[in-house]
Amino acid sequence: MAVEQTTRRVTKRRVRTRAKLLDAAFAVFAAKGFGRVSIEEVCEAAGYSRGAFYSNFDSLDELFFALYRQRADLIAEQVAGVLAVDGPGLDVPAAVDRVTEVLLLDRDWLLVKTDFLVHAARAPEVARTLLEHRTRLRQAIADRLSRAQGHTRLPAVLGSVDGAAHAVVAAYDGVTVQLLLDGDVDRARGWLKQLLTALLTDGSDTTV
Amino acid sequence: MAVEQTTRRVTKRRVRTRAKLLDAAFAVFAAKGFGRVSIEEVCEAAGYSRGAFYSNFDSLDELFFALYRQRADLIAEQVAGVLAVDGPGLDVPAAVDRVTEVLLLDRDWLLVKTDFLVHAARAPEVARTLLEHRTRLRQAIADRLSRAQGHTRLPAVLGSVDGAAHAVVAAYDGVTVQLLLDGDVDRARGWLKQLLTALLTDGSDTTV
DNA sequence: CCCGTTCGATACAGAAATGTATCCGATACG
DNA sequence: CGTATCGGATACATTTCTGTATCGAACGGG
Repeated sequence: MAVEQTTRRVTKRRVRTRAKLLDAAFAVFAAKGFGRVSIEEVCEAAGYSRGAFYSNFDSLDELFFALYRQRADLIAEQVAGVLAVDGPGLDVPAAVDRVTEVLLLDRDWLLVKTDFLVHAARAPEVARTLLEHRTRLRQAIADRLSRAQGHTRLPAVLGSVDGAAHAVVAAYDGVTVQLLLDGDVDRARGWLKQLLTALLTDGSDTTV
Repeated sequence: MAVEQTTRRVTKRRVRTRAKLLDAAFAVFAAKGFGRVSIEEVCEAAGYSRGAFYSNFDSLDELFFALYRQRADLIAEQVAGVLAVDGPGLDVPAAVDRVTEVLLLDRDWLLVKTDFLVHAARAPEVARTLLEHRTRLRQAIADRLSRAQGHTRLPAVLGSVDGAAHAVVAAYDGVTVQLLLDGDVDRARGWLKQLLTALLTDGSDTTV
């Protein structure tokens, strides 16, 4: 962390600049990619000097990490919220629709998220954090699916409910890749729905 | 291209250094990530000076592109070969096993490939090339699947054979992400097999 | 074996990015 | 409202990277 100290008078101004730096970083990272962005560029986009940056962060890596946490937590909340709307019974197609909407909302986020993935893939420490995030996401999905057992039968091939949750995440990641390349959000949503439906139903109770 | 000229006497030495530069680049990119590698580093790893580099490439981007083409073509050939071994009938689980083996062979390649993906995602020109590659891959899979029709029934949810091919690629990409994070190749293979089986069979003719 | 061509090494100049040290205006608190 | 602390700007030193120009050695055709 920047400026280690036991007690610190944190000003309103400080949190504001920090937030602005994070926002600017998101935009710049999305546009050029983490690997091609300099500290200077982020500061310029945010309207601050490099002094402000070094006062808030120790390195671009640290900022990137903070940025990821912020946004990922946001998405996670949204997903949890969307999955919680209906009762104990689960209408699979409907839930799939809503989740798909949230997950494939913003291409810029997917770009930054993927940048972070390749970054984490080479930094075990960072990878652990990201894996935990994914585990939490899978948990939420698994919980939802298990509450729906009895209403909708899952295909046996996937094994447990947990296997199904894994499959959902994999489908999401897979569709993300295609979306990153062709930029067609609507098509990506359609495919993701199709995939999830194929994975989460045993073919007898499907309406597509 | 470096050194534009109509006719050019290409020396053995030249192709050798070019190849060595590409190999070194692969290793360095895999280790540190495209965004964090300098021309100097590649040259050092290859045992050449920067003079050699500029004589063969105009930029790191160009080298990266060449590197990707080289390796991607290699993998594509391997996949095609593996899919061609058996006759017109297709034993889905067996084919899935063999393809899985080839696709998830080398984590380093997945790292570089993903780097290339994020690079392409921001360069439409490059993205087009990558999309063509993927289309060819899907074609190969779709061909194979359609030849197997009648032996193995595909789930209706995926729509056409082409839909199924899309699903296969998505599953591959999805599992890749998880593998990049946890580094467990064997587990990734297992999951990919499971996923592909779930996607490519309608649940009645499965043995898992 | 010889000579023109090509290849890659070396040296250099310029640009870009980083990190630090210092200073002044802003801010919170009594 | 005064004052001690905080936050960010500015200036600077340093490193790192890039690109080019030049030169000697390796190569291959004749």
